[in-house]
Amino acid sequence: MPTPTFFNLPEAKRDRILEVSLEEFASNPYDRVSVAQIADKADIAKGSVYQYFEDKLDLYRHLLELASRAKTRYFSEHVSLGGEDLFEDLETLFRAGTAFARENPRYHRLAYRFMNSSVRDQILPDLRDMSEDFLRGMVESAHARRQIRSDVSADMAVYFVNTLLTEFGTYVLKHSEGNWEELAMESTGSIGGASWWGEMIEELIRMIRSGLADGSGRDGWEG
Amino acid sequence: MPTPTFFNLPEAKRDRILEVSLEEFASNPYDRVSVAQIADKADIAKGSVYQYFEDKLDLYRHLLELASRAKTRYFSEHVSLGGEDLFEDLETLFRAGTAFARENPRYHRLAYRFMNSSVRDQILPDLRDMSEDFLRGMVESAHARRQIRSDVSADMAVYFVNTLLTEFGTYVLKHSEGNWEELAMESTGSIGGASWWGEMIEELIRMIRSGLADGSGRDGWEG
DNA sequence: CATTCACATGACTGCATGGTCATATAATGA
DNA sequence: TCATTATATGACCATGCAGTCATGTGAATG
Repeated sequence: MPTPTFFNLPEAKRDRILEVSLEEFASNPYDRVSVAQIADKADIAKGSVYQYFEDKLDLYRHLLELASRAKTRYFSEHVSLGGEDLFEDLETLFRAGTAFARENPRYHRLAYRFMNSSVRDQILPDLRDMSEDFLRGMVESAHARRQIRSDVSADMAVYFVNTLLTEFGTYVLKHSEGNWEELAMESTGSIGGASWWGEMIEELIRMIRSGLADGSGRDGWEG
Repeated sequence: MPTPTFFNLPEAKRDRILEVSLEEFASNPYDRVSVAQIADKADIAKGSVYQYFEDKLDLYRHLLELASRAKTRYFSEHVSLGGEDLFEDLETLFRAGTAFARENPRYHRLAYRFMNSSVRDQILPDLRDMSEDFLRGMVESAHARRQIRSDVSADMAVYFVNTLLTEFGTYVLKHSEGNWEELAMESTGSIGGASWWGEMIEELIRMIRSGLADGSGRDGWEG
């Protein structure tokens, strides 16, 4: 946790430090991020960083905390799951996740890097993946509702959805090199409406739906 | 490239050095691997490493080269694609890829780490993904043969398959913690026969098939 | 034996890093 | 005005790193 001193800072300065740090940790692996460089770019002395945070890891953790909070907030504001149709809910999640990644590319890259970071287990000692647990719940209850084909185990179904979901935000980011920032601004409002990646999500969901749906029922296609 | 001196070494010593290096680079991100530590574990002087390799990157590159060669060899020996049925060919690729990862877990982890490594572009300046290009070819020709649904773009279809393929080897590795080595030995022979992950591949292929197949034809289910 | 060549070695250099701390500066309040 | 408290600072430290090199060793060659 940051020190009280950090929170006493004038907002502008605090934001500057966070901005610079975020940019740095989002663009480089943990080991390649230098505290000295952050201090430099934020126009403060290196010693000051240690007046605000216990150490480098503490700063990193705080950024992750902010990212997590932002995403939670975003989802709680934009997402409400029906809980009846798995594929509808998945689509909602995909759209929200992708929109968040587009509107907060640095947060997204930060979190993405974290997943394979060298300090992952120092920060998240229990290495369970929360989003995976969540998806598992959805999939299993859908399985009980016979919305999922029975010739596929829950494990594989979860792997299937989770993998596609996790990588998709990054895929979108990679395929819109450079012009994130402006595009991010332009696409706010309706989530994943008419943008080019909105169409991609539709296609992806189509594939997931046919791939996962119970073939015996009428669930293979759009209702 | 390693120096001539390295190739003049007694085989045992050479192998020891490679083994230790491989273990190190497969288990840690590039920046966390220490040449001093490698030398230590391999029972040679640090200076010697630099008599065998130009620098740390050179050693790393050589390991990747060996991994690539091993995988190429493995595929050329175990894989022959019909080129007629996309899904059959995909299943063959999945099985071979997974089997390779199981029999050469360190090579697999090395390659996996490399994909997001901080020195990726120093080693592979053109950042094209060869396996993705290959898949793209398969998918596009299958598209031409109408084996793939027309309401999904080639890009998304490739993303769909490539993502699931790329992550699967790692998924299998993660879910067999600890006892790789013995299991690897036990499962050689027929590729992905009766092992627990053979079943998983079947399920995965089932999902991919239904997800990707052209719904208008008779291609949605096993032939 | 003497010379030459291939290889082995670890002390050493230079550098960057994370982190500390004595000191300086500014703000607060009596 | 003076004393106290909060904050800012950069020189400094210990550590670890990649990479170098003068010296040593030992085998082969004449």
